[in-house]
Amino acid sequence: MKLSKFLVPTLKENPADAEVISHKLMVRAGMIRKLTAGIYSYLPLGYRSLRKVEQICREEMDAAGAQEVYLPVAQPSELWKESGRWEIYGKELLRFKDRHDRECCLGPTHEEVITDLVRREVRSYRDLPLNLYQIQTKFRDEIRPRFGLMRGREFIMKDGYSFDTTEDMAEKTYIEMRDAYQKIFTRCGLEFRAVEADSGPIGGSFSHEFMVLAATGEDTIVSCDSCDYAANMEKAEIRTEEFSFPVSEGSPEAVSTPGASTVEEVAKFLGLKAENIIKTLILKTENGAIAVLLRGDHELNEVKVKNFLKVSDIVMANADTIEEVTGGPMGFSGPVGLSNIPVLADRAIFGVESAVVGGNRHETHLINVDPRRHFKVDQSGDFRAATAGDLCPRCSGTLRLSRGIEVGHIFKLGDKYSKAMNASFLDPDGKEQFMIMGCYGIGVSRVLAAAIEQNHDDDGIIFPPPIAPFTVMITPVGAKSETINEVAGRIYEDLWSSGIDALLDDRDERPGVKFKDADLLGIPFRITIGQKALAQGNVELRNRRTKETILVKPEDVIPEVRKLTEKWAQRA
RNA sequence: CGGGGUGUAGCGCAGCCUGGUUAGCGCGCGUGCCUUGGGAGCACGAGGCCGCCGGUUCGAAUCCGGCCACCCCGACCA
Repeated sequence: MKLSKFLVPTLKENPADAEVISHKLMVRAGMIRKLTAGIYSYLPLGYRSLRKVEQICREEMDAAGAQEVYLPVAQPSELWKESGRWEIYGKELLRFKDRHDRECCLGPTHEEVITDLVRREVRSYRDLPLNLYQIQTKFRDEIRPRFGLMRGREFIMKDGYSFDTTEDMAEKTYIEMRDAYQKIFTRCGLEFRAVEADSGPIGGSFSHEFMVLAATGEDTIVSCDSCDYAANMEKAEIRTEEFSFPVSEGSPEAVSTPGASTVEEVAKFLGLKAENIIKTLILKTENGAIAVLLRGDHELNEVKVKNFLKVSDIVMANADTIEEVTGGPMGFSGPVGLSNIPVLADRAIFGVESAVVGGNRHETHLINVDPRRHFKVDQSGDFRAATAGDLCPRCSGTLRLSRGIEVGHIFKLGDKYSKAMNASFLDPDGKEQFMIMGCYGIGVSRVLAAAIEQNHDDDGIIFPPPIAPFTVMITPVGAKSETINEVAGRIYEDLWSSGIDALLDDRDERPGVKFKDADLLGIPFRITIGQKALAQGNVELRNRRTKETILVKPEDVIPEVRKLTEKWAQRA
């Protein structure tokens, strides 16, 4: 490809509406342009890169035994009503009516369509297992799209769905997909972690998120500093230490705490730390109110409570409910004497010696409370959000928090959709069974953004070679020289004929302009052809990442580029 | 959906408060000269429904009202 004929509108200045680096650089490098909020056009350069990511997904999915399909974007409401998601999905599902007034939607994901397809075509265990995937535009009407391609409303996704005959087989498929994902993201040159994610009532480690490590990530990852345990915030377990301290002699004593109801206020008023307080949260579930006790400096992890109680809804109780169950006003709830609702305790509260708790009376707290003696706990467990420094659930290490961008998510669905939509088969005994499903997503366009987020410097993008729009940039400088242009043209032809994609900067520009653009575009290797080196019969080969330049003979360019690519693959 | 902000040339912005001649700057773009190893220089030039609609006024980019779009914070959403 020759740059003079290629639509690559680079910009010197950052676009005013971009906040994160990947968004700024993709716009500046002429890869994407915004059409409207959260919706982007891919220009030739951006699309080339995107297609490389797609191709890596394809190759690894195919290698893992999946088959590519292409499913409709416009979908009838009937299917969504069948699965129950027409009501549940909310405004993110873009709905519209066709000319016959039939309700439709744009597919934000394709469980319904694929399940419908498979239930029609597959009747026997002989046709299973089946693993189908597609690479396609998805539409989710995000309330607040942001960060360019990172959270768009329209985005490209690789989504796959597997159908197995048994739980064991489905588990095997899940592991194969997890391995395929490891290969995909490794090939894309990403630094990532597969983290355990909450899998709801199904239980077990049957959901993993693939997170690209980046400070600008929207998600928090919890990981161990000494073993390979990693989980997202919702899922992250905490090992509780054993507490032992002498049983106190004293008994609870009421103190007046005027105007102090939050943990910070109470701590300040009494001259204590937040961790000396046990806070009592009154929550409402579909099965009634409960109390959850947490150490003052800890935060509730709703998902843990939901899973523990096997409920689907949890909200903070309002003042009326609190008054009803505790007899006291909001802000002063405590566990002492609380008897008409279940009391859950996060295990960490048993490490609070001589605790402060709410008094269930206006502006009153109790001090000198021993959590082992002075109130009744129905069940204890892990109900709080992990914090940096907590103990790893798997080893003796400690947990740390970091930021990540979710680029992939795999999930064992079980029979949720096959049951709702009656996707069944006959087993060898002629008995009807529901298929066991799994789903596997990769945000293809987000991978591109995440890769740039992770690979850039002050001058621009530094593409990992496998997803770079081109592998080599050829930059002739000194346009008046016929020899230079001739050598450049020959290297260009040679590279293409040996299967290396090269972009030739044949524009009539000054060297500075060419170098700046080359750095901005982030093509991994640049061959500079100029007077000085050429006089010795050499061209320069520069590594965008290391900025190292070596002199090579024009005929050695191909092996040298291969060597550099090789070297890159080994360190990745 | 609530709060805040912005909308002026392809991009980035000034002008608006305090209404008034031909609406300006940088980058980019076109032509010519010159220059050619890190976004050169000079000269000439093209390019604007000042977001849209309405109002006030002799006169509106500027003041007032409504609408739209975009951005940020939050809530929402899984």
